[in-house]
Amino acid sequence: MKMKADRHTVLVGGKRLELSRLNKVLWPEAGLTKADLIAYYWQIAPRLLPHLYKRPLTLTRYPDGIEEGMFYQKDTPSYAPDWLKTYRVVSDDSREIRYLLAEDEATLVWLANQAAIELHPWMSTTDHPDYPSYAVVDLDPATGAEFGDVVEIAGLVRVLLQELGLKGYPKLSGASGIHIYIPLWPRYPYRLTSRFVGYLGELIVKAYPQKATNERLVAKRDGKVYIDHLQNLPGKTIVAPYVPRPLPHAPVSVPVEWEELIVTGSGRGVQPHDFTLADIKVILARPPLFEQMYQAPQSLDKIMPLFAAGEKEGQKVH
DNA sequence: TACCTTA
DNA sequence: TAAGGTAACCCATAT
DNA sequence: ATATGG
Ligand SMILES: [Mn+2]
Ligand SMILES: [Mn+2]
Repeated sequence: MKMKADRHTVLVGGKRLELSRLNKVLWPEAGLTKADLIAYYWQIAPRLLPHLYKRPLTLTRYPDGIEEGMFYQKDTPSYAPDWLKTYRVVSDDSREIRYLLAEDEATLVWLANQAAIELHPWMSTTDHPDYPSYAVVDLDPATGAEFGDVVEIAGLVRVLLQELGLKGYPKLSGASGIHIYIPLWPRYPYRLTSRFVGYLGELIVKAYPQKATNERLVAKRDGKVYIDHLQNLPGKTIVAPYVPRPLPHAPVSVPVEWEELIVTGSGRGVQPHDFTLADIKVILARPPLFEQMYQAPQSLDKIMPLFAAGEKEGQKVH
């Protein structure tokens, strides 16, 4: 049976958008369609946009749903509407990429119609492209590790940060791990923020080698939680908060309170897939936990000597 | 998803 | 006309 | 040098 006029024209923020194949199923197991994705992005816009402002994007697109082929996209295609904001980067080999900037509802809706399920913003803004405005502690459970282990390691990260006079903001990755954002003044280059997180990782592995690991070789991670500091290097990105994942039940990466994660006594802490695309109302009803981040950038100046030994300008002298 | 290239 | 291809990175680290 | 992982 063929669905009739599976398309609609909508007006978003003064822009006319042609939406296509609205009934196409993107998450077969959950029965969620492109219409659902568009509705989600439209509604979540006020929560999401602050985290995308001035941040060039990498997209992951799934035009035939999460069980079919995907592709990454950085360069804005020529067929994109001319009102889209872009940021031009010319690499050494003079290749040019026009990165997309998503700074309004209309752009989000257009992206969703393109079946761009995931948005991965830079950790730096176009104001200071080489200086990230946050570092991320990316906690990835290896096979055999449980989410409780991830939470345990996250708790150690929290205490360690407190020890260093810093504050971190946790979110569910939406897959199986946790991302802890550490807002910074945009004055430390990527190399250094990566080194900083690597230092945190070393301390935690030293303190808890049973469950934390730095091993780059998957085989040596066994049932442990991998502290992936390399995720902070230039060109790497992490899925933005409030972005859905291309996994069976459309779980969403959602900021959480430390107290929701680390539950004392008999209660059950928040679980990795507690929020899905279908839970848009629940997600919107939660406080915007990450928004204060940008009002509270932090300094690494005092603790830099602990991990930046011989860093300086970064290059080898000879 | 949309476009381009090739048969 | 239709089928097939393309749409991104790359480097820190280990061996 | 080459492989690996994310
Ligand atoms: Mn991760
Ligand atoms: Mn990772």
